[in-house]
Amino acid sequence: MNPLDDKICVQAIKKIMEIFGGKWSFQILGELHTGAKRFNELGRNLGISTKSLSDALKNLEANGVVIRTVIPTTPVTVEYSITSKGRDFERVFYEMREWGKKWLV
Amino acid sequence: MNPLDDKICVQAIKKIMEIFGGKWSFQILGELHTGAKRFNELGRNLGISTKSLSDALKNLEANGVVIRTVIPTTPVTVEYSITSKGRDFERVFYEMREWGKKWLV
DNA sequence: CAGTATCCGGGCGGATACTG
DNA sequence: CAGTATCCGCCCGGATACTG
Repeated sequence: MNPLDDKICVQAIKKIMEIFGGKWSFQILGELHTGAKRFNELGRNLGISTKSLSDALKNLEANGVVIRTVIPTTPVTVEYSITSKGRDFERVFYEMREWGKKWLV
Repeated sequence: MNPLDDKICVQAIKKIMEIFGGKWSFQILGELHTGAKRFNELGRNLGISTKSLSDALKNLEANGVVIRTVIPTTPVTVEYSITSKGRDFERVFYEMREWGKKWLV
């Protein structure tokens, strides 16, 4: 890697932290990686308050990594899933998993 | 990826967030990736308060991803650098950079 | 230079109650 | 079910001053 790449790397990390830096963002993406999930389903799996979940999902949606789909049942169902932009980020998760397998207990 | 791998992945993400979840941890690693740096050097580059930097470095050191080396000059010099555990994490940074190049502006 | 000590304010995130 | 609306405590992180 040359110095220019290093700069790009640091900048990318910074921006990525702005997008995913919240306490739950990474874990939400991790959940959605296994498939679309509904609001309360995510809440249950993660043990997160509705407020925090709502805030985090809005942020992720605004950054184009998650998409919200309303299914007109009664009562209404809402599914959250990963966009292609978000799915591309799974390469990062993959490396995290490999690192975890090697270094975390 | 099978469901077991998914579980490992989510757990790894969770633990990684515990280690690197702080506001500055990733950026500090990003800085150290370019080579060992001194305390105030990091502070200047990142625009971070001494307290936050001190806290973050202690945490990273406790988790074995950063090492602190005292050089007995006068006044004393302290260098922070990445351990092999931390260096392995650069594969994650590499993927972050690639993602950034593709999706960020 | 490399921190520690102290104070301080804002905001994040949880708990709870409520709505369509 | 899928949120919104409040309220609130806590802790993170910045600013500043000080030490060896």
